Amino acid sequence: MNEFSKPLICIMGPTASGKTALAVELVQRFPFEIISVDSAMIYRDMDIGTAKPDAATLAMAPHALIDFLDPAESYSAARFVKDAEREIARIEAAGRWPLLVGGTGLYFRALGEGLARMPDADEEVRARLTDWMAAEGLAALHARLTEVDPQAGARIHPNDPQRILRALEVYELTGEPISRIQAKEMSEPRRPLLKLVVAPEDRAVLHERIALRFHQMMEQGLLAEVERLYQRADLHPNLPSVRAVGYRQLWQYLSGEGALDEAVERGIIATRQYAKRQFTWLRKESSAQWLGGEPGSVMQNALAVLGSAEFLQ
RNA sequence: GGCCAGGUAGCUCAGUUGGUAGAGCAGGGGAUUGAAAAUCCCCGUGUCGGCGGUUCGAUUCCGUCCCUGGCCA
Repeated sequence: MNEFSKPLICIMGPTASGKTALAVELVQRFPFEIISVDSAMIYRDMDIGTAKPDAATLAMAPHALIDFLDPAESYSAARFVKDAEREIARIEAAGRWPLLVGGTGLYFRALGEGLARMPDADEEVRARLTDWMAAEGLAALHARLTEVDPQAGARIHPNDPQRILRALEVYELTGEPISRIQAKEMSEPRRPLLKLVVAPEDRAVLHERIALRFHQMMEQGLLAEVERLYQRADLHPNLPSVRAVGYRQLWQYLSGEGALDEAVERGIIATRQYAKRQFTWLRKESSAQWLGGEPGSVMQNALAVLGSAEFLQ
């Protein structure tokens, strides 16, 4: 088996399922090094609410791709793929094994299957399109999209501003319909992913853990963490960082919307809904191995799978 | 104990001038190609508090009982 067909080990799962605990255990037993696959842990100054591992855990099991971006910045699936590939190369050059751990479905897919070659988000174009939307309404943008790219117009729902904006942005930047760009073959060879899923079998169990963990985060000072972001003049509710689960709801509370306990409740609800969306991604992973969600058996199941993996020989 | 207001979906409530009912939220399912912890789509039968009565027909009208809240004793 050559370097390029060697599978990358991935630990996937919904929020609050125990992915990190498993990863840290695996690091003790194998020469793994963790790469985070998480669109919120990338941010600095967002530790408690993103459930970032604490300092002691990180000392024992360092995580790449966390804590490196300012909350004022936006990230992307494409940047993730580049960053992850860089980290994978670095770890393998050192004779160690990358372990990809996280819950961001799009990032795993982008890494495993690649992305079509398209331009990055462009602030200027995006601002212009947003102004246009504010002036003439979303329907006008969707109509325009259908005109320049009937396929994308049919595929993207008229109520989905994010995708309509992106499709028009790509069209403006390249003069080419996004549907045609996406249809092109992605020529770059991809590394196969060996996917292990950590998830409680019973949704109610996960819901309990989500509520418990959110209250723990509040005890650990989540409100103060959000308040520090809130004080910054350069952050606002439209930023991906501020829209993150928990942060958005507490930000609303700080802006005077409702009581604190209501914000906490909405934060818990948002976390549950996020977990549900994560399940939708995970169920589609046909080749994934499900390890269950019991702390005791997850590790044994993981060892059983890894023990039989050819690359370990 | 008396008076008043309520008891309708998991929750908050609409509604039916008598023909067995529908919103928001919650919840479930799905989509997902440079914002993805984002953005968006689909899914609503429930003894209409219990029991009687009137009626062809009662969740709706009447009686009674139970429960909740408020006021008065």
